[in-house]
Amino acid sequence: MSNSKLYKGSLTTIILKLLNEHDKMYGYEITQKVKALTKGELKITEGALYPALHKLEAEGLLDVEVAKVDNRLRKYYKLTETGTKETVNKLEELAEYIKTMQALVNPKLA
Amino acid sequence: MSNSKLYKGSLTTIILKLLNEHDKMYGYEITQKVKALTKGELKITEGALYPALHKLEAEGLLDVEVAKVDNRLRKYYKLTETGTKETVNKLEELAEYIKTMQALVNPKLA
DNA sequence: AATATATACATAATTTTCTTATGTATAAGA
DNA sequence: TCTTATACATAAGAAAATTATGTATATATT
Repeated sequence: MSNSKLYKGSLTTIILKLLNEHDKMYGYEITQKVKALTKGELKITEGALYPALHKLEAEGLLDVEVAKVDNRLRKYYKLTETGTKETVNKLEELAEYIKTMQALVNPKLA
Repeated sequence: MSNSKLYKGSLTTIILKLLNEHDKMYGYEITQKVKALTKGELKITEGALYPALHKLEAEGLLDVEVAKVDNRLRKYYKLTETGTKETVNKLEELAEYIKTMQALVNPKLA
């Protein structure tokens, strides 16, 4: 992630959530999707994305399937069963984090 | 920060915001305040807090004042002028981050 | 009196997660 | 022809935590 001094640790959650919605995606597609959804505010860098995908795969949360489209390589990732469960956890964690930060930063609304 | 795999990078924002509200605080007090405000969900560790305070001081965002209470040392921190300005930035950044994450994670509401 | 817990600071080693830089390769557009 | 877009990858370094220690005083418990 770049261009936004973003809070580290959220990239995994973003990846899992997108795969939860789109069934299968490849890396480059994820970067474009994030850019589109955030109107260019958030740009995922390759240096962050690819290692993150490899790690999720190694942890058994993602499965890979290689394809060749227009003579170019694509690696399609999809959630495993474990990955789907972990997505729920990560999303809850994020919601919890946002609530906690709001309690700290805007105690009146908490 | 511990006990919540928290998104790195938010500790500074938390510190600045608390000092913005409470004028002056010492390290241990900050850990207790955060614990209280988040009902124990967020525990700031000393290994994260003290280096963060030292860094903010080195950057000129905080001033320190040493005091002795009950024969024990306390280091009171308070915002400098620059620190107050930076607090505004950090809070805006956090609000922006939360908005961005919601656009990604909960696109219907965005 | 002895021991554990709370208060209050600090740092070092390690890990996680990024950024930045670089590399390879094909396709499409100017 | 040259640049941009597509598509993967890794390595070096930085930032920000976690975990483990260490020092010291005060208070509460047994």
